[in-house]
Amino acid sequence: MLRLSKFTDYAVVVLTRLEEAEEGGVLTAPGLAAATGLGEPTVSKVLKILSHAGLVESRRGAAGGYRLTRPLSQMPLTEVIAAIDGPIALTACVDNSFGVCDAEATCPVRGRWDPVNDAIRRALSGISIADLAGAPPGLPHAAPVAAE
Amino acid sequence: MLRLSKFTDYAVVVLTRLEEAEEGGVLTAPGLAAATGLGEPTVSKVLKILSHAGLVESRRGAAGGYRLTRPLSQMPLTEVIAAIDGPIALTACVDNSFGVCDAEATCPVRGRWDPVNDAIRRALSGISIADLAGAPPGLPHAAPVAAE
DNA sequence: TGCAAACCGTACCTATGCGGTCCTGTTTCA
DNA sequence: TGAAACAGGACCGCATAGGTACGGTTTGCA
Repeated sequence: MLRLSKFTDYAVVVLTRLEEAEEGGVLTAPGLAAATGLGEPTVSKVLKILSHAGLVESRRGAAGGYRLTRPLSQMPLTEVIAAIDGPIALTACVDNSFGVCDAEATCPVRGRWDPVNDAIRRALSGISIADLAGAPPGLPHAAPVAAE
Repeated sequence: MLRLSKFTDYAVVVLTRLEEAEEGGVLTAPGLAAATGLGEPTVSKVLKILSHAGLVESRRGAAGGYRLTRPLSQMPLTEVIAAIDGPIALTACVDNSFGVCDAEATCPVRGRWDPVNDAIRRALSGISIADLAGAPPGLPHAAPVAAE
């Protein structure tokens, strides 16, 4: 079905919330869980991944929390997907894998998915989280990608 | 990881084989299995799906088999993906689904994945199976992935 | 007319991986 | 010193993909 994981969706939700409350302060994982309606452990897990990827900054301690490192408009969707779901590739055959495919010898499409993956990456590279989060209240950016 | 099912990969392999042997004749599922190195039941399953989707024609009986309905150059990848994996959509939230998301009320990205899906569809719409199958017979695509 | 080959449809089983939770540290502030 | 929050694992259950098997129907050929 060509789906990506729910966590990617969660990440977008969480990141959006983080930007909304970006007043120089931080938001806690429990706070974000309450705000988004997601489970606390789940939100925490997402934030950890995003923190590793450098998309959010964490601050430990009693007054700790999370903060965006970049505005969402400068955060490409590909980075979030790569952080959560791993490298963007449609098939396992793509990344240099040998021996995993039993039809290796006779398979006529080995490595042929590359242009497809490239096309996908190009299509996604132009989309930022801000495009997904929609306009900050007041800013209507009418159909940025819908055109064409 | 944004992957699509193995069956889509198999479908491309099988379709490619079908075009190679397209001499007005048909290829049987067992024959295709032997030619591709895949399991007979698996190949059979793929062919059934492709048959339902109208990508291949089946002929029953002793001299039966499968045949392409269109040259691969006129067979967009999106049709194969749609046939095997279902409609191209990254998340369940996209198609008008209500009640499936527990964070529905507070989720700020509901329906926002649409531009992403559109971008993916556009990126894939220009690719045909022939583009994946690559060279017409005679062109040795020796170890296309061996590099790296 | 009977047999064999091949497609058709469905149901079933197994394994992988996602989604979700929990627990034990470590850090920081009041 | 205690409480709050992040860090980083391990762990478990469930859904779904991937693969298999079986009974039935169609068709060509001896």
